[in-house]
Formats: sequence, C-alpha cells, structure tokens
Amino acid sequence: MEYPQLKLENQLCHRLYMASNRIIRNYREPLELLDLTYPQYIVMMALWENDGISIAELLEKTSIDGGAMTQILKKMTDKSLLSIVKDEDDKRKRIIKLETHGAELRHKAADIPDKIKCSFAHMTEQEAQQLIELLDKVNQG
Amino acid sequence: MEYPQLKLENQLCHRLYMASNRIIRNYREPLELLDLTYPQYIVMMALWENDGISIAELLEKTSIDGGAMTQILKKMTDKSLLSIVKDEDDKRKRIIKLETHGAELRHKAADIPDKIKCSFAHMTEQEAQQLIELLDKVNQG
DNA sequence: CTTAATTAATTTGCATGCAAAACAATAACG
DNA sequence: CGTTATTGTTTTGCATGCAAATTAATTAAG
Repeated sequence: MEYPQLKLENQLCHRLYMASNRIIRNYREPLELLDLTYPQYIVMMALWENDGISIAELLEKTSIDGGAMTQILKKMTDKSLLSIVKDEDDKRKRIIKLETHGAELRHKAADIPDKIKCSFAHMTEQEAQQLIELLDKVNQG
Repeated sequence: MEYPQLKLENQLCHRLYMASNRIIRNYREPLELLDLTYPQYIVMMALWENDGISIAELLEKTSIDGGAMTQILKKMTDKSLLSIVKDEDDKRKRIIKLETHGAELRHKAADIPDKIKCSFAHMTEQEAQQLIELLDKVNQG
C-alpha cells in the first residue's frame, strides 16, 4: 500500500461523517411527529434554554450556518413556532421569541432523548460520556 | 430545568454534528487544490483502494447516499477522474474505472492527511485512536 | 414460460452546509 | 461631522443527505 493514510479505514473524518449522518437519521422519525427537522430541533433546544436571544447568539449556540439559519427561521416562523422582532436598541439585530406553540412543543419533545438512547443501547453510559469528552476536544480546535 | 436531557450541552448528537462539520470544513481548502469536494474525496479514496468496483459496492464502502452518488459520479466523470461502464454479466450493474487523471491524483493527495493532522495538533495520537474506536461502536448500531 | 418479487441505479423534491456577495445599521477614526 | 471599518443578517449558487417514486434488469414462483 503506497499511501496507507489515504485508506478509508484509517480516516477519523470518515467515521465522524458516518456517525453524524447516522445519528441524525435516527432523529428523523421521532422529530417527524413534531414536524421538525434536526437543525430546527437544535434551534428549538437553544430557545427552550434561552428564549429571546438574537440571531447572532443563536448562531453561536447552535453552530448552524448563517445562510441556512435565515431559511430555517423563516420556516419555523411559518409554522408559528416563533416570531422575530427588531431589537430597538440596535436595529441591526433581530430577537427571536418563542410562540405558544413553540414553547409547548417542549413537553412533546421530552421523550425524544430516551428514544434515541434506545438506538444506542449497545453503548454504555461511560462510553458515551467518554465520546462526548473527546468530541469536545475536537470542537475546541 | 424541567427537561435536562433537552439541553444542547447534554447532547451527544449535537457534538457529533459540530465535529463532523468542522473536520469536513478543514478538508475544504486542501481539497480545493485537487478540485474535489469531501464526498468526492471519499469516492477517490475508495477507488484508489479498489478500482473497478460496482456502484453498489462503492455505496457500501463510502456510506454516501445513493441519490447523491449518481450526481457525484456524473461530476467526477465530467472531470475525467473516472468512467462508468456496464457490467456485461449483470446489466443492472455499472462498474467504475479510474481514468489516468484520477489515478495520478493519488500522489497529489498524499500530503492531505498530514495537513489535516496539523489542525488537530492539540489532540494526542492516543486520543484520536480512542475516538476512532468509539465512533466505530456508534457506526455499528 | 409468464407474472410477481427483488436488486441496481436514477430521478425528484425538500432541507441544509458553505463560501462569497450584498445590505443595512452602528461604531471608529481622523 | 463625514468617511471608513465592522457587525448582523440576508441572498445566491453550488453540493450534498435523505425519502420516495421510477425505471431497467434479474431472479423467484407457480
């Protein structure tokens, strides 16, 4: 083998790519019941924790692409999950507010984490925790 | 906090999502020199290892979506990286063959793994290996 | 042998991820 | 105070990821 590093089986990145796609795919079915896509679900989680933040803050918390966020928020506004209002102090900023429907969806979403866990019953809690710590290192770089 | 599991900071999935996007983003610049996208690079790696496989085998090796693969292979054919021929034994199948340009690109790609490693110099070799093993577990489920 | 599954690929429609360009509003600076 | 740089957001164009429908070719059943 001329370039062993160019083998797929030696690639950390390819494993991350597969794992990320795979897990997000697992969310698809539970999220369909809430009429949410995965990035929309991330936005909802960020807002359930911090309602009333600006779009820039939301981008920072979620790591979602700015260009995509505009579209995502538009669709979520259409679904009456949230509304976007201008910041009076700084008119460049726009503030996101959860609507009643969006706030209540939190209760319907409460069982999703457990559903996902079932898909990974073959991993121990400890392994999951270890994985989280390593991924945090990756995300620091 | 009503539903602690619904916090972003407790989500394995969100970390995987960020890490995957982040690493693939790191590949963008080196791959631009080869005029390849990341999925196209995965296809090239699979073919450098196993030239002459069918599309179905390529899908299995790469975990790339079938619908996307058709488009990816079309673009790679246009770039003279590879060609697609019918399998005479089973006319449903199509066989992928590297063209000269595609085969030679391997040498130009030889330094990419090292370039990527530099972006993750803050991680030890051991941590990377540990991460790979845990991701393999995720990808088994 | 003819029809009903099954497999290999492609096509289609929708939702991002990403880079670059475009805008508006505010902050910095001379 | 007016020009410039910076920040917040949107727009645009391209490349997927994914599900579902479609088509072509092969195999299985009766």
